[in-house]
Amino acid sequence: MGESVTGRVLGVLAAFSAERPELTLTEISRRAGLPLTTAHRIVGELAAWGALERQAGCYRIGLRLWEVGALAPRGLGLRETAMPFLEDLYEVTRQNVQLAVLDGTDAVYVERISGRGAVNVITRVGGRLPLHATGVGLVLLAHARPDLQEQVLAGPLRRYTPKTICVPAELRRVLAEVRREGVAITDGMVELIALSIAAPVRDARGDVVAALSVVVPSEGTDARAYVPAVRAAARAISRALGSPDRPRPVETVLAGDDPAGVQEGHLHGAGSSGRPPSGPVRTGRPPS
Amino acid sequence: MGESVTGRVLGVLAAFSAERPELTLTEISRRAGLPLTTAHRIVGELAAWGALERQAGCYRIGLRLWEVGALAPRGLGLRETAMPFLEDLYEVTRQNVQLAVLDGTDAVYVERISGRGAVNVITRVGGRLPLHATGVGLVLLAHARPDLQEQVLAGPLRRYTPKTICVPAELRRVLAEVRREGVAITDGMVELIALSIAAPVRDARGDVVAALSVVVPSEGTDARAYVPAVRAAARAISRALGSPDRPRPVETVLAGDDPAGVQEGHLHGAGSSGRPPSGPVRTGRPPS
DNA sequence: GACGCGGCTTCCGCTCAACGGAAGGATGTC
DNA sequence: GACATCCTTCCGTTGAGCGGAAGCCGCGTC
Repeated sequence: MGESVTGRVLGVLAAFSAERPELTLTEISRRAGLPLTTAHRIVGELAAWGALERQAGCYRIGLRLWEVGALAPRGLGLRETAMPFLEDLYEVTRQNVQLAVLDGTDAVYVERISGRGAVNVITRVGGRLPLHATGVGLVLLAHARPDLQEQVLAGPLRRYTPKTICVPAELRRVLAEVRREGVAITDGMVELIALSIAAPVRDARGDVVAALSVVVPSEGTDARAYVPAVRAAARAISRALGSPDRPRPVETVLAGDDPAGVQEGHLHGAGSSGRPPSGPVRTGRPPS
Repeated sequence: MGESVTGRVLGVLAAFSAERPELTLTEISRRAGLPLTTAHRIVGELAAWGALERQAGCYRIGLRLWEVGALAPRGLGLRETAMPFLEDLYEVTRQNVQLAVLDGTDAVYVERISGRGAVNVITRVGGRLPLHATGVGLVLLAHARPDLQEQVLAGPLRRYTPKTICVPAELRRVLAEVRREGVAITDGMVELIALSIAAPVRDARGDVVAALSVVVPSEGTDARAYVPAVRAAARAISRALGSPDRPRPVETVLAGDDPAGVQEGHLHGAGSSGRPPSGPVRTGRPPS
């Protein structure tokens, strides 16, 4: 992928990150692993088009690229529908309200409302955190395809705090509970001070496409008090997405009974393999 | 630009639009003006990387691209800072609250909060409207570089409603007023039912980098009542961006006396300096 | 004020990645 | 079964992209 021009272009874009949103040409060339001249040419074209912008010798992601990104149905599209309900939920709770979707083995935050009063949390719109460590992550994982669940259970489970779930067996138990309860309550798994109440959002086909959560201070909070509001908001968004009122029956339990290829077909097959039957299920960040 | 691979890649991305956020391969190839095979190859690479996603034979903008777009300082970056204040303003007014930045001769909407009660307006996050026709647009234009102002005054001024300002002389007068008052009140210029109150947002250097507006029903509203709140919110955001408390003295009046290169140095001669005389100051949508 | 340095830009001849026509599925429709 | 549409693979040709070299600019140093 580093070979084709397309790959190089994407490499240039990938050189930018939340920590380094502005880069000089030389930095870009280093980060993308491209000869300076090559980077120069590509960056020039990107800037001419508006995908990058230049200010004081530094390049940054351009508005035009942001506009295109805004067309992502799972990004702003979803956000657009969900916003009024998030707004309501925020108003009732006065706490951080978050909306996240699944990508690879991460939860990607699509929206966050946080008033001045709410706990400060590390998440950021456009940011990602692993599934096992967050409320929204657990909800997404609990309703994800079995093979993805297994992959996460097998993979390393990074510890953020003493409370992070890092034991596969425990995680498995919690996921079952989340499925049963229709809500995930997690305490201090990323940051000790924060507690989150999360619920699933379904699309017209009844599939879980996002998760909604409220993050509150863990100190002196009765989490259960938030459950109805979170659930209601999640249901409201689901309805707005065209979800049937009665969510489909408790779905695919963990492990085993995967109706082989129920959707997308080709599951395993990991690393590239030259793109024969299309790509394997994208897992985590692509090679870049 | 249609020649280089980079250009083709961008062409593929540009094929997507708010009206057509999902496209088949063939549609992409047609819209981008590429042979099917070429489109196939490029789209394949983009999808493998996550810039596009495939669902049921259709391609859509992928989450990964959305993530990268989220790094645009003028997009989500700005939004992130402004959000709490927009929130406040929304709470006080219960009306549409919008934040827009300048791009070419358009205002690009970076954020919009609209509760269920507010007037329905055509704007959309990530969408654009010409400067002369909107409240935020007038604010942005009033504080824009003189050459851009001239360009807009010279260019065709599209009429949306009978109230849209389409006469250069009148526009010039209004701009002066906006500069003087520090706020723009526009009634029914895009849609007859809506009235907007807009104010400028400044960055650390005191430059106007965005505009904030509240859109209310024109029927039975006293616009002036909203002015203080809008102004206060705009000032608050400016302050959060590091703007000096006392905004710089009334700036560059229209026309003429452009202190050639007062900031940035290279005003004319557009982009860098390489890329020969390049295009003149990017105007509206780039060639694509 | 000459020198060195780091970052940026231009030039240009070589080469291999990209191109795209053709042909072959897969699916759906009448 | 014939037709239409859309997608995918193959492969020989060629010019777009490559990247080393060299020059430019602004800056800090001696």
